[in-house]
Amino acid sequence: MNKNTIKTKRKYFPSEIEPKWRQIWEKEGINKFKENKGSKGKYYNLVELPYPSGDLHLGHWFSFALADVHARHKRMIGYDVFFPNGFDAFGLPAENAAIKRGVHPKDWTMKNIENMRKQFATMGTMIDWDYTAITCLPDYYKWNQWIFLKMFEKGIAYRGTALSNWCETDKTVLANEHIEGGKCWRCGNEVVQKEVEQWFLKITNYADELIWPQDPKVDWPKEVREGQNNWIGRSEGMLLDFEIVEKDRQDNKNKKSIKVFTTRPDTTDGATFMVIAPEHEFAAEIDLKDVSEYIKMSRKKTEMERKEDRTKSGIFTGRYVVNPVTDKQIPVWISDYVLAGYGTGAIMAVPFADERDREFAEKFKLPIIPTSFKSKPKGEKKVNYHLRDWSISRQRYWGTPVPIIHCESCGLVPVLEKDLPVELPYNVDYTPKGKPPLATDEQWLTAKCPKCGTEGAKRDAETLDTFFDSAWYYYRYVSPNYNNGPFEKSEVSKLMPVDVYVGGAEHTLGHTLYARFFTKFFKDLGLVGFEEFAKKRVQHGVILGPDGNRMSKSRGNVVNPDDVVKEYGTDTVRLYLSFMMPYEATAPWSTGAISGIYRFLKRIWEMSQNLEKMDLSTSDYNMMHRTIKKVGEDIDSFSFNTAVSTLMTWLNYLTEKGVSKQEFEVFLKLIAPFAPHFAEELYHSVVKSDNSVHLQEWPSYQSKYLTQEAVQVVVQVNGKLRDTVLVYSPKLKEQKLVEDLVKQSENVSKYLSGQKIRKVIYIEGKLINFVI
RNA sequence: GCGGACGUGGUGGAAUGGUAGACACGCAAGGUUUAGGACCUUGUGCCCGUAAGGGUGUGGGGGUUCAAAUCCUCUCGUCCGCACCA
Repeated sequence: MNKNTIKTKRKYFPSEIEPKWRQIWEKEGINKFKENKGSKGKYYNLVELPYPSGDLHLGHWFSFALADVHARHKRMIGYDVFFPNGFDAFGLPAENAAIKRGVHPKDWTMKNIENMRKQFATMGTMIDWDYTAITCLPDYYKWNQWIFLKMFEKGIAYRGTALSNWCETDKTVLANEHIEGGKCWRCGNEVVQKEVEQWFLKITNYADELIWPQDPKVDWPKEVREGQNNWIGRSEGMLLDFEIVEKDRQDNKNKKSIKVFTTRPDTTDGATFMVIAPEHEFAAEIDLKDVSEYIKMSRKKTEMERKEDRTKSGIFTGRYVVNPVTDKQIPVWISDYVLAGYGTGAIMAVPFADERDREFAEKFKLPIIPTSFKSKPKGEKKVNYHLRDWSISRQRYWGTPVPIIHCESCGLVPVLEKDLPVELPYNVDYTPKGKPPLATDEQWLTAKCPKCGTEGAKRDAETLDTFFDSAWYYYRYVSPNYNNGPFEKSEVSKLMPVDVYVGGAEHTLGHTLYARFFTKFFKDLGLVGFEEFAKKRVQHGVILGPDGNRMSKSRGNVVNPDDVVKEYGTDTVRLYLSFMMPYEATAPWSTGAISGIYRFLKRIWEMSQNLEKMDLSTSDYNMMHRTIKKVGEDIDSFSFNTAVSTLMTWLNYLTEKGVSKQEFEVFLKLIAPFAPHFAEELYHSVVKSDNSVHLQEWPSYQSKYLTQEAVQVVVQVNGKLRDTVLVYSPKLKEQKLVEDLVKQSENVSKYLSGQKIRKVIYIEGKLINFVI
């Protein structure tokens, strides 16, 4: 080869080929989902829908680009891959941006969606955007309201109260993360714990159904199943009555008792005192200054602070109850380590058997007496759950309006189905005003009662938790324009359940549990015919900033994928994300190793211009077929990093021995899911095909090429490696032959000479171990 | 506190009972006039040795096994979630 030919060679410039191919794919519609293309049926490839924060970040790339690798491989092996995407477009950030910058939440959100759609294009995925859902549009949230009303009708959605973080100034409930040092993040005033009336979903009705069986029919990670089961926290026990000893014993008519829930009724004889939560109704009856001060103090602590506080605090109420087993009077204490929201908010303390009770008894010098573990108190059997009903009320603007009208004479009246959606008004003052933003719009707020026709009834001014929106969006994807229900049943029965659901581990206890709950509710309505919405769940890790911390604007450690793409191209970034770490891992981003991937692509590019005419040897075929098998299996199991390293190993082999067109074509097909533009470009120039590489069949491997002619057998003496001996495969079946063969090795014989061999362990084709 | 996960070279990681460190980054030495992010060769856990080779080694202790990064047990450490962030 002379210098002239070198000069005419084309070099690899991602920026020249990537936009070109995306345009061609778009024009030819190769990523449009149409049924009955493949021979293996449908494959619903789902990724958690993104929040439109404004920019795609590396986390989105990690989710979507790698799920796309998986999807593309599925398509090549013959599935009709359904890969939609949408936006989880309601939520607080839009409202914050609006307050801070004076942009309307809707405008802010829709602009972000537009921008992110453009950024998504540069990722080179096969997402078909004809199937989508944007949760803040009336077309979508109409069905939120419809589902809510079905739940209301069935008693699943109800008004209740729960202890919540409450800001008295803004008249709003706050998330734990919106409390900074006990103060409201917006107004800076003190946050208190308060019983707040709000909408709930009775997810506890489904608690037993949501518990994962030992051996589930679907493939969800064990940590998710265990995590959810622990979260549901079913425990069987008893409700026991402890009679209150009245100060004035004459008043026996109104004898009252305090109920406790216990999982260990057999230890009741060891209960030497009772502890109730500061919010317990009995605590309010105590007219002691110290007690009311203690209650006031604990109202300032969040639930988390209470759980974390290791130095137990508490105060004696001055009152007693009767232990139903021993008949003895035991004192009643108040302490905030007892939570009002769990059980009955009161516990019988058995310091002999329970560590927390013991700490408390020791601190306050309360008696500790042994329990016989044989008590059989009278009481009602009761199953208690750690899982609480799901609070879905938000005193916010940017969400789905609750489709309920409060009528003075009829109470809570559902909006008629024909009047849905209850549209979110555009011009509303959403700055904090001490009432829900929607309540400031008198005209919107006032409505006619659908039941009695009274004018002047009020609409519910709260909006739904955005987790409500995201609990069922993947149903909407299958028929996004359907007008007669949340989704078209026939389409759902064709495409659901989801085949793989890719997302983050942070959704273990929230979103994925809610989605399962909705599916079970839909099943009860007769809308779907399956128990679980996703056959498989894959949870990926987090890419941290280069400094090892979570990426955040305030830390200034955000890596913008657009910049990396500009520098190296989409294909390099996709391959690097595949290669840098296992999909489940959490690790910092580092730019160092990315050049290795870029070099890898350049070497393949160079190789495409040096294809040789050659016959392939058996070991060439071994290498090729083993690579086909391993890469396919690894992509299927989301082990992208080892799939890429397998390709690198084959490339190293081919570089050394020279590459044929046949091998190279296979190589391109194997790398196509990772580097779609790159593979397409070379496929067209080398194979001279007009068809897309992405619509080609994935190469199949032949098992005859997976076994080699000769195998390295590891020889150990007493478990220590002494040599490896090459043995021809036909001989491997005969242990005696292998034994004799390896004994000839000098390295082995020097350890065996003069020794008595007590035992020989032979693992066919792998290892032989002499025990002496 | 409760629940879950994890701990392997200078770095990311591979190996799920059978050759620890694949693959890659980095580093070192050598080669090569080397502009489209250069490339090629060799080496690279640690210790002894010119080498052959030997010893040692997967947070730490103990155990099971012919054989342990992998299984069991104790211990130390790190990370994540805990209900209104999405």
